[in-house]
Amino acid sequence: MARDDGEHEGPAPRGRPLSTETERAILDATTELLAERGLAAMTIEEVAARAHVGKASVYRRWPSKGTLAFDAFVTDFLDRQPVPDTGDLRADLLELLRGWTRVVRRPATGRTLKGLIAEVQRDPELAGGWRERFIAPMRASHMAVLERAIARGQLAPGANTGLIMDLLYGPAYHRLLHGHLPLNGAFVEDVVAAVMAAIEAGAL
Amino acid sequence: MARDDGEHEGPAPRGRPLSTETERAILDATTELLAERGLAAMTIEEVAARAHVGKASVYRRWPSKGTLAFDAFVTDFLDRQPVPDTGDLRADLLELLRGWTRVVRRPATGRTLKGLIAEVQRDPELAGGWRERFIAPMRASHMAVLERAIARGQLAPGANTGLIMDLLYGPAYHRLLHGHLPLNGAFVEDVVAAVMAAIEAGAL
Amino acid sequence: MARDDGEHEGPAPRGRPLSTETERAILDATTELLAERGLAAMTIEEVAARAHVGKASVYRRWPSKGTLAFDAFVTDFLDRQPVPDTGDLRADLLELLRGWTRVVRRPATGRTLKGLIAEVQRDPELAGGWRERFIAPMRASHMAVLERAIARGQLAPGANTGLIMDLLYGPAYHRLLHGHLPLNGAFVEDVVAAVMAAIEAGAL
Amino acid sequence: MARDDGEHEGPAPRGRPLSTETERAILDATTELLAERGLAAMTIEEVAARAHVGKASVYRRWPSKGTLAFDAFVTDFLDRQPVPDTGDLRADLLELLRGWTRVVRRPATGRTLKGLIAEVQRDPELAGGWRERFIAPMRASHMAVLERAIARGQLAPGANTGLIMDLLYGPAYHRLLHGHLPLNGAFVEDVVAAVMAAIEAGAL
DNA sequence: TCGTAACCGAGACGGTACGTCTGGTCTTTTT
DNA sequence: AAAAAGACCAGACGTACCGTCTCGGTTACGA
Repeated sequence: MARDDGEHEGPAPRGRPLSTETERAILDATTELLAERGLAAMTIEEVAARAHVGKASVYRRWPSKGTLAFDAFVTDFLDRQPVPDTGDLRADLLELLRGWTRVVRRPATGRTLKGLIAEVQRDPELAGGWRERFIAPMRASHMAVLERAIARGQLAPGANTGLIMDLLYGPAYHRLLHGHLPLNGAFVEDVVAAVMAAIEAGAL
Repeated sequence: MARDDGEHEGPAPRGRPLSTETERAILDATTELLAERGLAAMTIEEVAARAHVGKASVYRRWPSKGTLAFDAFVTDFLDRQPVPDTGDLRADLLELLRGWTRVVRRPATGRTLKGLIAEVQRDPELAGGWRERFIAPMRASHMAVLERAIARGQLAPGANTGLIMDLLYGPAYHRLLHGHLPLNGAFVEDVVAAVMAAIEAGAL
Repeated sequence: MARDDGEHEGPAPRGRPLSTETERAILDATTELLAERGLAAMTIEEVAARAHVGKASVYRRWPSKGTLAFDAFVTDFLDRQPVPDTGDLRADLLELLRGWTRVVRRPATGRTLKGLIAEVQRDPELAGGWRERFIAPMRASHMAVLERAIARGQLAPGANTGLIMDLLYGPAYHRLLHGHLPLNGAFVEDVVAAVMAAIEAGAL
Repeated sequence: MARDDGEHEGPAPRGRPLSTETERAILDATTELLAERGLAAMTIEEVAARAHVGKASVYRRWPSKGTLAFDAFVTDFLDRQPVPDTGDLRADLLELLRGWTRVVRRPATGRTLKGLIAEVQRDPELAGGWRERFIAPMRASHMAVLERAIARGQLAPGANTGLIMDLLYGPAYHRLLHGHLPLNGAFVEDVVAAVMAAIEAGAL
């Protein structure tokens, strides 16, 4: 989202390189503040002060509050997502959605995820990175699950995989953002049951 | 979100009453600015200037940008939602979701809805009003559709109606907010087909 | 300063007459607030609230904070000024200046007088009334003292009476406003001694 | 009034130092607006806009409108005051008072001086600075004149110098603030004549 | 080994919008 | 028609952050 991490050389990196210590301090301060107050109430001034760092050192690395919060949040979040491969589609889907709700039910994590989704709506610059570095990896990981199911013959080769994933995660994000109903175990099981029923009926 | 509109008298309304003209001017200016720039880029100063109104007259009625935008948006949006009663559940669900996507695909409306959902995540004060005055009326209207289906025998009396609605609208909000896939007619038909399949399989 | 108090009829007093009770309540509240916080920190809103009176009832009578404070202050102040007639110029001048300093040393009075002088500098509308209803009566009363001295032969008929009064009161207001030196009894005696010396030397 | 200008080092000036250009721009804009509208009608917003400067840059240096106006006014005003040394007390006093009236009769200067005196009455914070940085330097300069007169034997060593200065300037400020009589050449000569008469009679 | 480019923390810069306050006026109902 | 109450428009207040720039100083390359 922030740096390009181009791996093919570059022309020649003159001058003092960016300090990894400074970067760590900024990300740690961001994580703390995200947990303490949430993204909306966090300011870059406060991040810099907390990290004992100049504001310019933050802006040198991240162009906006959203990209910074994104970097502080996303690796950790993605690492916590399960990558199930039980040999059974229903079990895999259950594990996927259970893993997601487990992580998201932690107050700081759920709040930050909601805050980031909010920020993405407000900042078009952020939206591209969000799709590429959050939505896309999530979906890629999910697609692998579905492709294994196709390979096993549990899912038709022409199945509408995009929609299956939206039927699985859409209701979950819906409840996360609007809070009208709980994100509990029963919810997970019912969603998976419905999706599996639709798949088995050939509707997906 | 702002006023309680209690209709049983009150003790005696002393002093000059709030002017409905002023209120209209503020809401109209808000609607215009919401369409022109979106919620995030709209400022209360600009609303007041556009409405030829003092800032205090805005703050007297609405405590925050979110509540103001909410009031300017929500009545109109809810009025545009279909209230289908075709006698057939599948047809009703199709009309519900088609009506929603039709309204939400209008750029100004979609943008404002996304902005409001974002704002709700940032302002806990707003969240209660949002659930009560937006989410709840929407769901009540949807529930009526499902209850008619139960009365007709097209849906089991113990059906998980909350989940049915989340399976219908969850994927739609998901695509609206993340933009990873389109909100077109095929999407609507496929979602309804999947939900109907799950219902008919007894999974909901 | 505020009302014209025209004593020759007026055209015909239609409608409800201004309530003297209301006027008293406003003036009393003004006097209190003047003593509590000073003129600068007093607001018309606060006066109206304290007097249990609408703001319009204040503005109906007085066009500005200055005129209101003036009316609350000036009668009382002028009433407290001595009108000496001892038969001796020196003794009369001593009593004049002593009377003035005695009143002005009371903290609330001194503060209000300073505040009114300040207000007069800021509000040109007030300046005329100030000269006519405060400065002029004061000077008229002083002139009577000097004229009696002329009649007695203690002062030359062509004496520069305006300057004599400025030499008497100028230093006093100077110390009141700038606070660089005290307004005590020695000051009064020394000023009068100097002025009398100048008079006796024929310089005034 | 604003900065302490301590000249002995300080511990180490971290961060970007205050820009003298910005300070000049603010003071110049203040001087202009003081002349155009007077202190009471001047706003800090307008000063900032006129100086092409953020409001924070004004507030960083001066806590109030009064201190800002003071700094913009006082150096210039003091520089315009005469420092007479003719060898004759009467001539020195004449030059002092003539210089003061000459400067104060310029409309912008007189209005600003009146406005500042008014402001000093309204803002106790300002009063200390006013005495230290305006009243005290003026009086110090005047005292030098009187001390030279003492050294020359034109004034008794125990003369009440404070009172002499109040007799000279008190009437002048009195007429400036109340406008009841003019500040012309005759006034200056008459005041000096009276003060000299009192001195020569041994009354001061 | 030295020059220099880019970094560092600190904090001022020009801006914008905030939410509050007061001024003076206007609009209610009540007396 | 004047009363009390309080909303009206207007706009300055002082604060908080924004994202950029400047300061004195440091670090690590490459000439």
